[in-house]
Amino acid sequence: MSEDRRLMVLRAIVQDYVQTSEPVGSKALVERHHLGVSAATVRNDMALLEEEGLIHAPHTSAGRVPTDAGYRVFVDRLSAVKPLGPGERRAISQFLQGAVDLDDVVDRTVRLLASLTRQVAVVQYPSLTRSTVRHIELVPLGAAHLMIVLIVNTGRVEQRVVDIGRSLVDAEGEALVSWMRTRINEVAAGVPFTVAATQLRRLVDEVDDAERAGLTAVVSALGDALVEEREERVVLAGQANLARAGTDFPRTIGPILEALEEHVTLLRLLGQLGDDPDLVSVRIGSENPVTGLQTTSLVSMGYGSGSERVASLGVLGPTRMDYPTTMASVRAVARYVSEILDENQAT
Amino acid sequence: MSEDRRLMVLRAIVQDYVQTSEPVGSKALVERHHLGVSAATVRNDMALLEEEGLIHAPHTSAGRVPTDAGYRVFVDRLSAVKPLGPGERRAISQFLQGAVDLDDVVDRTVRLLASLTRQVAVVQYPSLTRSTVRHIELVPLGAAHLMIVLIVNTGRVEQRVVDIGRSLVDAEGEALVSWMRTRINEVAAGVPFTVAATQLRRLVDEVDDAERAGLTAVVSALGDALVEEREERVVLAGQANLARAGTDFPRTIGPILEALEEHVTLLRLLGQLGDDPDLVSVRIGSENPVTGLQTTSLVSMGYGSGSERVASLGVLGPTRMDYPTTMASVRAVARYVSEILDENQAT
DNA sequence: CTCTGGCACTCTCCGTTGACGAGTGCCAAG
DNA sequence: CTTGGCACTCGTCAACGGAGAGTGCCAGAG
Repeated sequence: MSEDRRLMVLRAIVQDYVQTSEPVGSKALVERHHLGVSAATVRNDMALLEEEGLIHAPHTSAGRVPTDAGYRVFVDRLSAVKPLGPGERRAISQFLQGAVDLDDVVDRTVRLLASLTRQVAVVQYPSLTRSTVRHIELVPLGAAHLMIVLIVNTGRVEQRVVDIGRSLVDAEGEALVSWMRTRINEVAAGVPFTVAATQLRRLVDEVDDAERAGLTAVVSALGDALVEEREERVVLAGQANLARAGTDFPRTIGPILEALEEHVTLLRLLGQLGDDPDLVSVRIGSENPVTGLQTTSLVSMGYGSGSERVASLGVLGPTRMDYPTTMASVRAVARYVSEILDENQAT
Repeated sequence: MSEDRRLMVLRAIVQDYVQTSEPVGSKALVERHHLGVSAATVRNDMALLEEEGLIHAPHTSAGRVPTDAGYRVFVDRLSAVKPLGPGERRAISQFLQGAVDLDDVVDRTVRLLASLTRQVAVVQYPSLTRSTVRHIELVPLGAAHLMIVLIVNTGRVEQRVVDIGRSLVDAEGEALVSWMRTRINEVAAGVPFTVAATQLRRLVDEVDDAERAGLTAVVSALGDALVEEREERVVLAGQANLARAGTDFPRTIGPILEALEEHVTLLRLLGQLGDDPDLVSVRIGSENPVTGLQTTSLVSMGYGSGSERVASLGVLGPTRMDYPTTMASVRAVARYVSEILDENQAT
């Protein structure tokens, strides 16, 4: 008995089950796929596949359903990422063009992914730590407050207000602000964020006491922006799609929604990609370490300007999902977003 | 038969039903509340309440359930907003303190509301159109691009990148930027947004051709920030709470989740508050014009610095909700957020 | 050794039935 | 206007049984 045919059977089971969402039996299989063997033979293969843990029968007398391991084999060995049609590609690029800023890019991306895959879309904001400082602007507000605007090469902008503790409206104050602006950008602009952070800390040590207080406040605020967990952000869309695929989830979708609200764990999950940054990563059901997401699969991929992977995006859906198509969509969107970041980078 | 008692009966029905989530019968009612009359009398009152359309019996032989109209009477005439305990008040203020910027305030607020009420929380960003310009900063990026950073009195910050079409790195370019920065802030800083927009447009007309091109680009970008629907934003949290209250929703929670993803309609809904901006507004079930939200109630309230109502926040839950407590939470949070905006305003 | 047809067996699914109980509506009396 | 009583209506639940789908296994054929 050839192992090849057994895998064909597995593939057929996955395909049928994804399409019909009902356990697939030996008879239905031979009818729908021309396997060239009889139902009895398929039954023997199925028994073996079950021994290997790739499929599973809900009850004694129901058809078979792929296990997480079965999907894994399907994804790794039995399927190819289905290329998108030209119409879809055009739709993607059109939808993403015309975004006015990074927030808008992220927002459009997540909606696009959700509607494209009809699943829950997850997009991570470009990480600050993996980015380069483009410019730091200081804007005096009121008497003693200073707004720090941090502009990063990915287009992301963060701002903080700090209390400088001395007047900034007099001539001396204005001079201080302008001096700080110049010095800070001298050491930080165009430099990777982590490097900029150390450079800035060194800068504080070098300056005179007169200027040190204000500069310290500014530098520590910039440091805070990184340390906080807020630095990393995710945006979701398409939660309603979970309800649509209701029968796929054993109890309710409650635990899944709860897990999705834990952005911190979600970010950790997105961070753990496969080795090759240019490949779509798939995490299936129980492979997923997060409680509540063990009946779901996460299809994700990194994106970023140039070869640098600054963040990830992906979709989350039931393990019973059309992996080839979903992977294609995720990959296409990730590439387009990277392109757009590249363009913005260039400006 | 006194109308008073009939309303007592209605109140008792609402309270019991909210607590047990099961239709309440005449016998259970006289046991749990000391109404001083017999079950038969209550039954007569119930029959009348049903005629008035305030309660409804799912089947011939089940207890009664309040209708949307019944809840309306309960909210308007039979209940008082339950004041929060000091512990809760402290928890709210502590949770909201320590927010580093407006994004953080909004983010914390929506999470707080969701966990406080165990329902879906909705928070609208302070509207730009109803705000005052605090400062507009221009930051040259690369050769010919200019980043416009718009800082508003509520703490909201928006940025756009525009292509100026001429070099900004030479001396002349730098002079232009600094000239524009000065002029723009002269007319726009400290002024309500709508006024600022017209002032800026007038400014464009006054200047020489040499400077007009750049200024036009900047002003139109600022105008865009307002016109776009993106100007209005909402943030949600606690969708998982919908699943928890599963039995309250006839079919699934799918349609509700879908409606929640339509931010535009949500915003419209939040915009239609009651007359008095200092009162909690309640929209119950079918009073709600949005498809998909007609099995839910929205409890909302405006907030903003000073007496100005710059945006709304609220929670959305099943019509079978503890209105007094929910209204108290929404009101308390709205007030605290307003306070915080006031403080930021002062800086 | 592999494939195939046949057959008994095991489950789930679904509609039926009947007892039970909760709750009502109505009536006549207080 | 209120109250106790009583017949009646339905929904819920468990038990039942037939139908259908699908399996495992076996014996025979390539």
